[in-house]
Amino acid sequence: MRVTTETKAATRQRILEAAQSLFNRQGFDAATTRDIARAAQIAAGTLFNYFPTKESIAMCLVAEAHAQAVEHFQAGPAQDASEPLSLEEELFAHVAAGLRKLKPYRKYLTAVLDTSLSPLHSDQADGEPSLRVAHLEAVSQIVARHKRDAGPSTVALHLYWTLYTGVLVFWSKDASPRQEETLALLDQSLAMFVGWLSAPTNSTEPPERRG
Amino acid sequence: MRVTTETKAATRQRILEAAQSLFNRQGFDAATTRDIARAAQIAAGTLFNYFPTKESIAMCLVAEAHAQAVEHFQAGPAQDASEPLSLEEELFAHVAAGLRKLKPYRKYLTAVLDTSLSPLHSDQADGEPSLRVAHLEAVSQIVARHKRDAGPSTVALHLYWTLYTGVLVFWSKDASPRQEETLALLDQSLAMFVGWLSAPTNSTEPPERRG
DNA sequence: CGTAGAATATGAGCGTGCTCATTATACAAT
DNA sequence: ATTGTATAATGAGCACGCTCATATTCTACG
Repeated sequence: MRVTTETKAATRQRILEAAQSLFNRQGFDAATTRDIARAAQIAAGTLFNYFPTKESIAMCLVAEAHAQAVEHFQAGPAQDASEPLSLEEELFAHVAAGLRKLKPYRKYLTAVLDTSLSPLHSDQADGEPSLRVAHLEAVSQIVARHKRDAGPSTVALHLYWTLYTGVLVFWSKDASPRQEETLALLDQSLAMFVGWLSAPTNSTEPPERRG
Repeated sequence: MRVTTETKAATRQRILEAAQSLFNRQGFDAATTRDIARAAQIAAGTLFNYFPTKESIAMCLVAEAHAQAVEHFQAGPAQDASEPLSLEEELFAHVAAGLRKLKPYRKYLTAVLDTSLSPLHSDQADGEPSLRVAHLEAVSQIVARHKRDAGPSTVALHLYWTLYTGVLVFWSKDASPRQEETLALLDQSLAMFVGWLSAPTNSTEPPERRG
């Protein structure tokens, strides 16, 4: 049964590549599932044996790129550099690294943002951990390292995610030459978040329930 | 030609009422445009002579409710009360009033949030001003009254809108008894926003370009 | 080999939001 | 009344994402 398994993986990869190419060329909506199936050399229905929805294909592409970004970032600099970065600087570096990796998907990111990245979309139990969970975990670690306490509270993470998706939405339509307006917005968003975090009551989740 | 004009207005109203009823009973997705047309006693295609898309029907319902909220709020108290409210308190009162008016639409608000309320969706030139523009205008006035300067900057309004839609998304799924968790989140969001606004550089838009 | 059984591929078909050529209606001019 | 014209209503039909009964292929065992 090894042959078929390898075949399945190859087919899955062909679907992802076909989808990426078509999404980039014509956008998410204009690229039909029949188009993608034809480009991947499978029947229209077969596509849904590999992905439950059209949107899940895009989500998979984005999640893969994001996983790469996290990997690169954690192995990258700023870990024990000569002059340590501030919390705000480190968060900025983290998000900016993610944006660089997501750049090929920028144009059709909104298709995924609208639903899968919503803070209330259940993080599907199957498959790899969701992009949101992975991203928030990385942020939690960064904050905890700077605040020397338990991680940020649930509401803090919710506010962070709201601001982050706001940046992504803006980025997906940013027409400035090198998306510098997005970086400016990110700067302001993080300043807002870190400033609020430093307020006396909101810094961290209590390690254990009081009482 | 008066008769037909009145008929058209009546038909439009029947569509809105039918849609509201069906959206509430079965949700936005489950209520088909054919259902709505049948309930409004028109043919399936006729519905699209009155509204360009299914979503625009929901948007219209929400915008109407919001307009009522603004009207009630501006005629309400807190204008020149004995003890003046702080900026944060006034913004809280404004948003809370909006939530009260939007309560009947809470369950299917996400259908509208996903697209029409996005900060990058072009505010359609035809018809009434968009919900977003109307809301941000009210916020601008409140901020300007407190800051004694020009209104908040573009990026400030963008950040506000991001936080506001974050609250709406949370609210649409809030299962706590009286949606008190939403109010808590709103409280934190506004604290964050007002705190950032008070930072030296971000307070207001410069009245004129420097130089 | 042959064949049973599991895994996978297939494409006709469903219901959807939406379009558009056609039909029906309302009103003005004669 | 009759005709002409603008306007609105109609529903068959389109393309879409997605489903599912059927067909096909692969593997294991006698």
